[in-house]
Amino acid sequence: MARNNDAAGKKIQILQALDHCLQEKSFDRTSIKDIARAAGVNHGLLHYYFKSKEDILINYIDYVMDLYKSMLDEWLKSNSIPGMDPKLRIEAFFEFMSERVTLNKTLSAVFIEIWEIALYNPNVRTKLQRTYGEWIGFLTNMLIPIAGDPALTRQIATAAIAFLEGMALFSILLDTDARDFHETLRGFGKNIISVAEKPYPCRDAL
Amino acid sequence: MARNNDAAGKKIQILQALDHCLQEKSFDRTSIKDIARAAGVNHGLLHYYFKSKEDILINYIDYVMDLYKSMLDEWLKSNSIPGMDPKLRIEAFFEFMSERVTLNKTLSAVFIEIWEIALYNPNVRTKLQRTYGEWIGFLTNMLIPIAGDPALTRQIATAAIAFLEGMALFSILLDTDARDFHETLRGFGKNIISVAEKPYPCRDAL
Amino acid sequence: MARNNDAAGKKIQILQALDHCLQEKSFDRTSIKDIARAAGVNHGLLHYYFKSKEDILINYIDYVMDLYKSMLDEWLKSNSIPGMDPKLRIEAFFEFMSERVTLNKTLSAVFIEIWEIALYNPNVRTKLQRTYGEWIGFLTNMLIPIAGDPALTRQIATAAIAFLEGMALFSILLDTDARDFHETLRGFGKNIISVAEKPYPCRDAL
Amino acid sequence: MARNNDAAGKKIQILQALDHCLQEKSFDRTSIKDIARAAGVNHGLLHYYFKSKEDILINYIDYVMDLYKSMLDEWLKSNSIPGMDPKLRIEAFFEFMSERVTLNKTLSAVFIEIWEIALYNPNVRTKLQRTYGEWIGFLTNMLIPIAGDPALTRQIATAAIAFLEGMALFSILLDTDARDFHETLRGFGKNIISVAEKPYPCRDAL
DNA sequence: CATGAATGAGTTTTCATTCAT
DNA sequence: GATGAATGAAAACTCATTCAT
Repeated sequence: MARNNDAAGKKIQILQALDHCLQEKSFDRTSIKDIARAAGVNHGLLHYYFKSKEDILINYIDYVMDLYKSMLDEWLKSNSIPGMDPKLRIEAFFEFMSERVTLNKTLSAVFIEIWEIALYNPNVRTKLQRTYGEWIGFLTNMLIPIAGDPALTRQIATAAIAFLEGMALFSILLDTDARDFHETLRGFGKNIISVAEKPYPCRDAL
Repeated sequence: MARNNDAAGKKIQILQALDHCLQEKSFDRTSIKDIARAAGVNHGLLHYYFKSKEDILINYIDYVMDLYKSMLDEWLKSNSIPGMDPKLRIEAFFEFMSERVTLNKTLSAVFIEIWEIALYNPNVRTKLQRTYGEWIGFLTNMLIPIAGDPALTRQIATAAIAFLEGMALFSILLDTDARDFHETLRGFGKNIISVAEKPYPCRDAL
Repeated sequence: MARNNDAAGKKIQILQALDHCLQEKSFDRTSIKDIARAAGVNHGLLHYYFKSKEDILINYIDYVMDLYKSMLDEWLKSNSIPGMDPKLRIEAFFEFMSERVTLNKTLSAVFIEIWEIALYNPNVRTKLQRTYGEWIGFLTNMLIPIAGDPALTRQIATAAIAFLEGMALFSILLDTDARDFHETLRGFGKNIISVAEKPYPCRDAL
Repeated sequence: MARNNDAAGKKIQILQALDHCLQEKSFDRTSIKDIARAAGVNHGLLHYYFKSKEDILINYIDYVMDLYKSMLDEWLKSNSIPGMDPKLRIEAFFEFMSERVTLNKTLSAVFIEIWEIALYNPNVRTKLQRTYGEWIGFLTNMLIPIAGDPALTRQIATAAIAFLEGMALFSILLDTDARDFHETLRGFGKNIISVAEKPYPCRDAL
């Protein structure tokens, strides 16, 4: 039998196996043997590569967060045209978010699972905080030239990401037509700019 | 503590015990004995009142959904003044939502747990769909006089509830100052009206 | 099926099952299921009565130590004739020790096992220290009227108990004729008195 | 550290590694990987040099017994002065035993472990019997010129070695001052001679 | 109704052993 | 001779569920 000498590759193979399992069962209801079966390896091997089931989870979450993060990087690379209109850039960002992240059902399902885990696991919660912090920070930076006030802009950015996560949730749990979600999200991309541009009347209203 | 002699009372006592347990551990990691201990009853009794642990969960989710629903009813009762300005009414509604629902941490934590369960349990998902459907429908009805187009209005209402759920999630998972969330949500209540009022330019933009 | 409502009795039943198992295998090689089988109960039940395998061991060792201790008490009861010649009393004590303790093969085998456990388990070591302390103290008290010096007497008593334990060990491990051990031990009982009586020449010799 | 290229050297390296491990954990709780780590070799290699974990144990016990035996030889070499007073020679022997064997804590701990293993493993028991037989035989031979009766002398020698093993046990398990053990053992060396010299009154007493 | 003893399936984890490289 | 990936048996432990009392 062929022996593996690519430890990193095997680890990813196992993490992807967990990813597949999570499409069917929660992490708690997924057994080590389930993951091993999905990975096509012996269950004892999982304890060779990872020190516990919890350790697999932690590595998996890092793996997913890195994926999530690399999506941001990917978008950044393809949108670093200098001198681009900030508004168009923000619009493009939301377009990307909708298509690749929020409405990515596989990813969204995994995130719902991770939210629940984070509820009771402080380490996981910290990981989520860092990830969301990056997205919020990134969006804040894009909005500041338009909006002005940094604190308020950060609030708007937080609200925008919260909205996207809420939409991700609903796109999984509700059986609304997927096109409706697309449409809503596209409309939202335009709107967020006008909200950011003239927050003053709103602000007066507060 | 007063002991309930009636079965219904005892059942609720058990469901509330689960509610307490869920503030500490996930449902899967909460054992029948944990729930029994929290309820102050013998664990064997849980199988007298419920046919399985799963059955307790289902009843619990109904209990929480009813609670959620009764919040809507409660608000309706205290806001059914005829001839009230629809805009003020909507604003009042969001005020209520923010304070009593979205930023109710205990409730929000439970909802995150339920979302995760719904991910893998169709029955629970159906329950969630019904509940969210009610909220969306209710908000849609309030917005229609202002917005006009029913389909678009429903989209806006869906987005609004999604946003609230996203904020509930963030209020639990992020360690942002709670006042920021309050402020954001208050600002949002004003904003949603203006969004609904002139959706046409947005629509044109789409 | 008859349900048990004598928890203490059931616990002892399990501890005795372990005792039987230890005649065949070491504690580490005795599984929870082995003990359960020997006790004629379901293996899950062992975790109902004891919180872990370690906990069974600790309770077992207490059980054995109590047994060992009750042997001392038993002898005390039948030998508390007032005004008895101290020398005869000491002789009688060693007679009892030889017959009932040192040459009790079942008990000695268990003690060898406990010695080994104590090697790596501080709790168990403390238990052994207490038990041996009692025997040494008891013997010291009997010897003091004869020997005089308390510190030296305690040394003699310690040496005497050490010797008995060494003999217990050899009676298990060597295949010497059992009668030889009896004879040696009987001779020893006489001798210890003369050793204690005139320790002074010995002492001078040191 | 110098690497041995010869198989015999490597084997000893592994056996010594086990020796180190046994200062911390019992044999059963010491894993092949623990031993390999302590030996600084790959765990797979242990199965090249030994056919099983059990085989390592057997070889280890031989190794320890040889060590124990070589102590006797070492003493013999340095005490084979012809015409030496037998009594002084016996005294010297006990002095050696106390210092190098009985109160050698590392060795004693290993012996307690081996006793326990011998309890359930006939092969190991046989090895112990041979080793103790040698010591008893050796001491018997030294005592015969003084004591006379061979059978009785062997009993005395057996008792003396049993006592030393009991003291070894107590020096490990009890927390008595080490100096007390030294003193007791030194006193014992003198005493054994007088016991052997005039066993007749004792004998009469039997 | 209430209790808690009893059951047995299922889970994570450890580990000696094998063997391709 | 080494290495370390891979295997599979066996272990301790958990727990929902049942049921005699």
